[in-house]
Order: sequence, then structure tokens, then C-alpha cells
Amino acid sequence: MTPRRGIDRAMTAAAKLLNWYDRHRRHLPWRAAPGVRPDPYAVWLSEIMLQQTTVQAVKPFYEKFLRIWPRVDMLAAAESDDVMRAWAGLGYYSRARNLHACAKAVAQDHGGRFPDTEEGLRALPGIGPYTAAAITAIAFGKRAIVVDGNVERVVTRLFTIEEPMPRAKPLVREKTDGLTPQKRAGDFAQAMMDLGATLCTPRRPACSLCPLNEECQARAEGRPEEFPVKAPKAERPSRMGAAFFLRRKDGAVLVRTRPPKGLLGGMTEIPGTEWSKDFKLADALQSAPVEAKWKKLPGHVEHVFTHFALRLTIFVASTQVKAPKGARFVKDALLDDEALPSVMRKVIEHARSFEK
DNA sequence: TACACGTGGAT
DNA sequence: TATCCAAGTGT
Repeated sequence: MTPRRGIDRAMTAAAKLLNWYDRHRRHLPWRAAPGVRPDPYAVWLSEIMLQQTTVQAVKPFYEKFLRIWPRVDMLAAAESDDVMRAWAGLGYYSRARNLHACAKAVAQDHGGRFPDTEEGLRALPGIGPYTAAAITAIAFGKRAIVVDGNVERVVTRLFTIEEPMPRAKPLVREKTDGLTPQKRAGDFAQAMMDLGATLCTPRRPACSLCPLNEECQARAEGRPEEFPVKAPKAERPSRMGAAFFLRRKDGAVLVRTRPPKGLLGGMTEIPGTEWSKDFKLADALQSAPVEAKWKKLPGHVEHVFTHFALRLTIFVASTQVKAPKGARFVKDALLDDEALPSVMRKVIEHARSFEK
């Protein structure tokens, strides 16, 4: 046994991980330099965006938001439509509504400063147990037990937790508590996430490079990919529907705003039918927003949501009418600036591809 | 507790 | 092509 081995053995897992983090941390736009306390607003904004969303997808949105609204009071003062437009394309749009509501609450009820306790943070819209713990640790340097999907993967592997998720959450939290150091809890949390994102990956983890490979039970048993154990997922149902792309003579396009809650809540859409399993194409025109000579376009728009797959048939028409109740015309040049979710951008792209 | 809630990249 | 899944929250 070499002296080096003896030192490693004496180090806690947290010390090993922090040592690794100091050398291999990812450099992300929302991370402060080592030793510098980050801006809680930046930490909060990034954490909300990163919920169920990849770092790569978040980066441009984070930069855009920080450019437009550098401080929480400025975001609080923004128009809701502008926030939704800026969020369009990032998904899970209730996050954007809660983001804005949270900014207003911080500005109005907390003097523009984020609460520095988990309890205080947890009371704000869009901040759940994970985000409250993450902000407490990362932005305020206080010890908190931060458990996200990365931590779940790392910890279930370290301890070969056989109980399936999410039932194992209390045990994972308990184990994470045991690993979390008193100091540098924020760095520890980010180190766990970096480890999960770069080495302790869902498939083909790079165990040989892992700073915790000597204490990992799953690695010792040669089956890291078997963790975390998850219950089998229900299959994804299919739904169908139609959308009606109407051009006025001046080129403006008919759109409407979806109801504030639920799927794509508050976002702009091309008017259409309900999306259902038993959609009948023959009945589609009954749902057209105006009477017109609707022409069915060849092909379909396909889009996959988390819990169902959608196939839309697109109808197009051109008329000179007033916008029906609840709908409005948008100049073609301004259409792309609307709060359009990705599925609606596909609809527009499909319709445009058949023009001229 | 279980389900609703987006999107795009990786395999 | 199909499936998985990525720093979860709200109901």
C-alpha cells in the first residue's frame, strides 16, 4: 500500500469529491468564480430553467433572460407576455408563469432579496424541495441536503439501493445527508451534479475516472447501470387533431392565446380542434375558426409531449374576415416573435412550406 | 400517490 | 425508429 492510498482512504467521500470538483468543475454561465458568492437571482433563474432541462438547452435562454432582465425587480416589472415570449421553446411553460410570479413576490414581499432559508424559498411559486435546497446551498453557502436526479443516480449506485424510485427517495435523502459536508455544501451539491452529468451517467458511466469509485458498491459489483431502479413506464398514448392556418389578404395570420393553465398554458397557438384519441378528420372542419375554403395540406405535423404523441393535420385558407372572438391576426413579420411553443412553430413551418 | 407538464439530443 | 431522459413542481 502506498502512502497516497492511505491518504485517500482517510479522506471522506465529500473531500474526494470536492477535490475532484476543484480540478474538473464545469464552467457554466451561472456559476461564480471559486470563492465568490454568486448572485441569488442568477442561481434561482438557472435552477428554475434547469428543472428537467439540459444544460445545453438552458444556456441561450439563461443568457437572454439575464440580458433583458438583469435583476429580479426588473423581471418583476416585466409584462407577462414578454416573459412567455422569452421562454417560448424551453418547455414546461408553467415554470415561466411561476418564475414571473416568484419575481413579483420577491420584489414586493421581500424587498427584492431572495429568502435565505429553505422554508422561505419553499413558499415561493415554482420553488420546490430541490430548488429551495439548491439555492440555500449554492447562493447562500448554507448546508442543505440537495437531491436531484443526478444525486439520486450517484447515491443509489454508491449504496446499491435496490428499492425502486420514487419510493427510495427518503433513503436517498438520508444517505445524501450522511455524505453532505458542513462546509462547502453548495460546491458539494454542484460537484454531485457534475459527477452525475459527466462521469456517473445513466449509461456507460466512466467509473475508472470517478473520484468515488473506491467507495461505490455498484461499481464493486460491476453493475452501475442497474441503478437507480425504476418502475416500468406506462406507454405513451397517441392523440390527433387539426390546425387551421388562416392568412388574411395582407398576409397576417390568425392566432389565439391558450388558456393560462394546463398544456402550453398562456402560449400562442394556431387555432385548431381538440387533441383526442378518436379524432375524425371528416369532422375537423366543424372546428374551423371561420368559414373559408379550407384546403388540407399533404402530410402531418408530428410532435411528442411527455405523456402523449400528437399528429396534426393542417388546413390552410386565405380570406378577408374579422378575427373571431378570442382570436387575433398577427402580421407575418411579427409571427415569429409570438410566444409560440415548438409544436406551433412546426405547424407554421409546415404551412409556410406549401406557400409559393 | 400518481399524473400532468415540453423539448431536443443521445443511443 | 423507438426509447430514454435532463439540476422537478403543482395538484
